[in-house]
Amino acid sequence: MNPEAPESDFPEIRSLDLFSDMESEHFKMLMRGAYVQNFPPQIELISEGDPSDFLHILLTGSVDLVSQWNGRTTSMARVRPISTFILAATIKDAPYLMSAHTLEKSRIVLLPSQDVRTIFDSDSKFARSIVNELAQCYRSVVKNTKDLKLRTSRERLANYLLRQQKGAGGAAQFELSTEKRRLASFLGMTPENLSRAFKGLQTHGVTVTGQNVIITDQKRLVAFANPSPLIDDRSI
Amino acid sequence: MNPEAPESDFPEIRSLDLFSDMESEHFKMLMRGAYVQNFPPQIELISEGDPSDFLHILLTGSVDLVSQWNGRTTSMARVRPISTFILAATIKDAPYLMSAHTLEKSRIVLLPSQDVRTIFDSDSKFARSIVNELAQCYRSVVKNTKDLKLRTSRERLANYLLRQQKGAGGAAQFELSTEKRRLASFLGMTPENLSRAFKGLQTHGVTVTGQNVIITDQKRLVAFANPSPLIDDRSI
DNA sequence: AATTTTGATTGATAAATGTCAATAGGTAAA
DNA sequence: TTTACCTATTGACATTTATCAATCAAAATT
Repeated sequence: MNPEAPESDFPEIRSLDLFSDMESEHFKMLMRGAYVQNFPPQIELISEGDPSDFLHILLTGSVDLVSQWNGRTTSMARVRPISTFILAATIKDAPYLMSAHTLEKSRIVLLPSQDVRTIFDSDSKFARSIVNELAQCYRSVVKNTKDLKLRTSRERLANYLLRQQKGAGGAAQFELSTEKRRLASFLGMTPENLSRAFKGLQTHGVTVTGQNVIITDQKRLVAFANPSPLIDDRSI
Repeated sequence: MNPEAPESDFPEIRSLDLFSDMESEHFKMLMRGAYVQNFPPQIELISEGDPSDFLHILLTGSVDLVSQWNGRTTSMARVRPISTFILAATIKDAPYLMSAHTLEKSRIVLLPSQDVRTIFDSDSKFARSIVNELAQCYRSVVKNTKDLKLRTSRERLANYLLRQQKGAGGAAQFELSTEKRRLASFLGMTPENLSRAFKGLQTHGVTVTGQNVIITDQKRLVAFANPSPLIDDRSI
């Protein structure tokens, strides 16, 4: 690979599904306008309702996407490296529907939205990748809606734990990757109710102490949670 | 316009945002493989989990998209003419996340998913349209999630009525376009609870008799509903 | 180490929502 | 018309979830 090529400066980005197939020249153009910044924790990166000037790419750290209405707040999603966020707003040149703030020290690439739209129009490989990414995002939100509408809070927690377990390698013991109050908000319940949901899962094969989760009875938990690939398998 | 062109056979489809910009030759190819069918009411068009063989376009009638889990069912969306549905599954060649059934006699175009994907790859205008459509769909689902997580059932109903009113022209009186039990399911509540929510809105400027809705006090309803463009404006 | 702050948990209670059963009303079929 | 069926509504009650207040635990700060 040519060491002069800009992709050598951004190998993590170039290797993302979204950018891996596009033409080298176009990738260069995109990266010429890119800003890379380090943000401390608890920084408001973008605010709900603002115009979408940049496509964001999280390189390290983590970001919470939240929405507000009438003084209430809910966590909509957790972004983990390496992935983009707020792609749809960038594409549509429409206001952000969610706010984003860092949870830890985070390294983030900002790509001017206008550049993304321009290159999209002239690079069909890039266009294909954007469509795949958007379709994936859409299906994730649909699955989340099904989770919210079809399950009780305890069932949502049980299935969340099974998904986390899978993501952590499948062992019976793993750590929660999230503060409990944020997890509660993401799952659509209060922190108090999350505590009670954890207690309620004790009889279904789960023990939690602090961040530590132990699935003491996998079969029992699966029987209770009844996970479905059409809700819980985030890869299809 | 050339009367021989196949678009003359499908003017309603050609005029859809999704197809209006694509090359004539590609549109012809798409339509060559198209089936147009009339379905009676209450027909299951597609089932959750099935492979997505066709992109569907609703020409007349109406379609309900529902999802199930553990014996529970919820209405995810209502499709009205003229629009496509289940685009993301077609693009990703992934199983449907929702079932679809007709609510009334419906005329529906079926486009083989493989054709859509093939032409997508060779027509950048079509690709652009698909991206716009997907981004729109994504944002709609996000708004719906915000509605579900941030509002009580009564607040959801109040805002739904304001959106319906706007869609019906803005007059104080309009008809519900949906059976109440389906509306209840779509709004994420039981039919009983919907009845009570309607009653609860009487003191906030709404009177409902049968399908007939009268906003007796617009200001009062708006004050209670507190609609937000970032949830309720489905065009941005 | 002591203090302060923050998050988690618990108990008591309230509010929201769901379930069940009964009834009313309207529509469609016989 | 009569009957049958389906939907909507209502009341009583159960369950789920949220709220409030107090306490506890852990982490951060002084």
